Amino acid sequence: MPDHDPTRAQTASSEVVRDINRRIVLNLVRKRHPISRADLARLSGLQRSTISLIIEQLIEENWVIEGPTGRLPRGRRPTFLRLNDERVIIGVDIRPTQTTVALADANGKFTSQEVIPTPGDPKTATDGLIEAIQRIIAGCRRKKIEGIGISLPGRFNQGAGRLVFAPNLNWREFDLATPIVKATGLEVELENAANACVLAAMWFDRMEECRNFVVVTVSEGIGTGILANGQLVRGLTGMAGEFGHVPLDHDGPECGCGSRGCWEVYASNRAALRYYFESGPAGDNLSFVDLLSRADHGDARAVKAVETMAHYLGRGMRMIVAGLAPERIIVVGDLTRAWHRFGPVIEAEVQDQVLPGGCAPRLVPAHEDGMARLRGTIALVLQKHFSV
Amino acid sequence: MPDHDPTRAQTASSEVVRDINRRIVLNLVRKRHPISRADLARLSGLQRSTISLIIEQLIEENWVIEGPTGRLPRGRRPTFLRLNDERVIIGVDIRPTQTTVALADANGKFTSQEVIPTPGDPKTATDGLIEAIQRIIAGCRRKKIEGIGISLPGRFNQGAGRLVFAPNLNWREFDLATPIVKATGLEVELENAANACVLAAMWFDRMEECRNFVVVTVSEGIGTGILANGQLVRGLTGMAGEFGHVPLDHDGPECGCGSRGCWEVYASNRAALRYYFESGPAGDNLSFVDLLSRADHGDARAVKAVETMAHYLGRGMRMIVAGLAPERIIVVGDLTRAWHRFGPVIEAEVQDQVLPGGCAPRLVPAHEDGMARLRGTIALVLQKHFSV
DNA sequence: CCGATATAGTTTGAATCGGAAACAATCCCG
DNA sequence: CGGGATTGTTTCCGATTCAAACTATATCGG
Repeated sequence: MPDHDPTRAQTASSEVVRDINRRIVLNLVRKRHPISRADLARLSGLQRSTISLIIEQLIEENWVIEGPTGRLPRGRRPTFLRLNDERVIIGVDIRPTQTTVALADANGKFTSQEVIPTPGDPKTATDGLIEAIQRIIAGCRRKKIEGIGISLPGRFNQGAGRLVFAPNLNWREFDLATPIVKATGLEVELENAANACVLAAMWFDRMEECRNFVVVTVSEGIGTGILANGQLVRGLTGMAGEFGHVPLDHDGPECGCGSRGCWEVYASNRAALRYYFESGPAGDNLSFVDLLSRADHGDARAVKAVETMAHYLGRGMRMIVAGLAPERIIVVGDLTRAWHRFGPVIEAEVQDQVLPGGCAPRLVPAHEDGMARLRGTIALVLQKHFSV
Repeated sequence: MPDHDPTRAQTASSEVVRDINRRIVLNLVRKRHPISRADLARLSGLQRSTISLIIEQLIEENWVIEGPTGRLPRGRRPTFLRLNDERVIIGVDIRPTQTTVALADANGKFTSQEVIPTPGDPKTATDGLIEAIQRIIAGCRRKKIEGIGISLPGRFNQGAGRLVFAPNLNWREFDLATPIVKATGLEVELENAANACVLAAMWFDRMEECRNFVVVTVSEGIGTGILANGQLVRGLTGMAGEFGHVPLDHDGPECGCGSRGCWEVYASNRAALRYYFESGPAGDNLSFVDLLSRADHGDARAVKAVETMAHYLGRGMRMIVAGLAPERIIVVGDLTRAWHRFGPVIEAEVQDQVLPGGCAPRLVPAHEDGMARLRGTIALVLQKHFSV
């Protein structure tokens, strides 16, 4: 007798059909609200009767609510539908120096926000984070909290929630999820910061028609998030996207990861500051944003440092262009504030090496950097219910 | 009125349910044949009644046939089912020097095969290929030919079937698919050679539980095929996987692609021969296989050349390991015949740079190289009907 | 004011499908 | 030759979508 295969293919039944269509309808409401049942039928291709049944179910489950009635040149007035903003999600963005905790509704609209410092010790950080989360929870009585999404500059075991690699955070292996689950009773989803940016772009930037793009986050280090065939590429251990730690020159300067000459050693914010310091005297405690403003005020050495960084950014992106042929590369980080300096240099470097028949990806700076990761954490929680 | 979105999400109905389950059952028959209806029910989790109905439909459609009855210690004898081998597929593997045309049944078993030279001119090559295909067609009367799958070392527009990049074939832009469709009336599917190897591994090497792996093909050049989340990554223009043309050293030797110092300049078969020639005198017309045998016969310079190639292979694979974190890397090419030389060197180079928390992929040499691509072309045609 | 027309949303009946359980067929063994 | 076990089929039910009829409600023209 053959063994009963636990990893058997997912068979389908009537309920699966409803689940698929329910998710499609729910997503349409999310993206096109306010919208009537009739429009949902037209957009989805489902019958009006089917839409009515699905909406009835979604209203019962408190996902959707009826709004005002619309006006038309003729005929019965449509009832507008929208997502119930009593369903909220807590988003957390952990960065090396500060952590943001925020509350958003299912539309991705933030209603409250708090910034706390990020201590160097993960235990202390977790305690402070839990307190901030509980302040947020206290602030939203009556609303239904769907879960907590957390973005951070590191990698961890999918499922377990144990941090395994966070060089720029300087945290050792640590279980971040369990204490928060215990303290709040809510579901917690962790995601790498670059991957969170991918989710944010997919969910809130009307990028659903673009199924192959890469997000490159540039700050202390360089992270990349990959969307291939409309799906986030996490790889076996959740470690996919570490292009920042591919060596461009094996004799180059040492990197925090233990290797030498990694891409991020040449093209991160830190790298630009290093170029600047190496080229002559500079004040203490200069930040990357300071460097950008010095470049804009005519400091030739600052301009040179920034352009060198841009040059290496483009050079590293060749890996991504050649290997993945994405439709777009979205650049996230403080450097987007000086895109007039970076854009042309990166673009030229990438264009230089497009293969015959290939086609250079559109290079897009992501503005409002801060929100990208945070909105990604909201998508992280929502996708369980919404993604088709 | 909102526009009717042509790219609307795929809604589901009862027929979709049947289609999904039909594909699951068809795949189980393919992978576990001979198999009884009762075992299919156990493996799939579907009811026996449902299996009976689906099998009835598959038998009517000539996909499945009943075979002999089995024996059990007790009870009614099961009727074994298997794929109908009257359904056949033509597979074509185009290589720089020779082209293989073969006929296989739905199980991937080849029943006839023919090897013809590959002319340098694409027009002549197509004519010769069509003749060979028609000889194969003539040889299989009564059988139903599902389509033609073609693997070649190059890239092309998905859909259109126009070659756009085939440096090692030295063919310019050329429409390969249309003449064959016109001559035979059969559907033609093109695929890059490395991607064909990915399909072969997925379909015929019991790799379906491994949803993230990369195939690296090493011959005149280096090609890579990427499977992420169980799906082939083709990228926007079908150009994904050209890691072979990422420069390791911008001042390195020129590459056929127009750039300098590409990975394949350092780690292809050609590269090993170059290392050998550069290190001293050598006979004319030495092939890579000759080089391997010289190494095995104690030629120290040959050993050195081979090890240098292996070293650079490993170095380039770091891009893949860091960027995609695959579970396995499957190596295809003549070098697998001397895996005792390559394996350890590549493995050491890759291990050297595994990030904390990461996990090095299993490095697997693919044997019977010739068949890998050819079997991939069969999968290429089958996946339309089989893939879930 | 009233009917024609148009649009939104609901109700109803048919068709498809999988699930559950009963049933029929077949085999081994004592 | 009957009991138990196993395979495969039949029958009925519930879930779902679809198609079309139906209801509700708006505008417009006379």
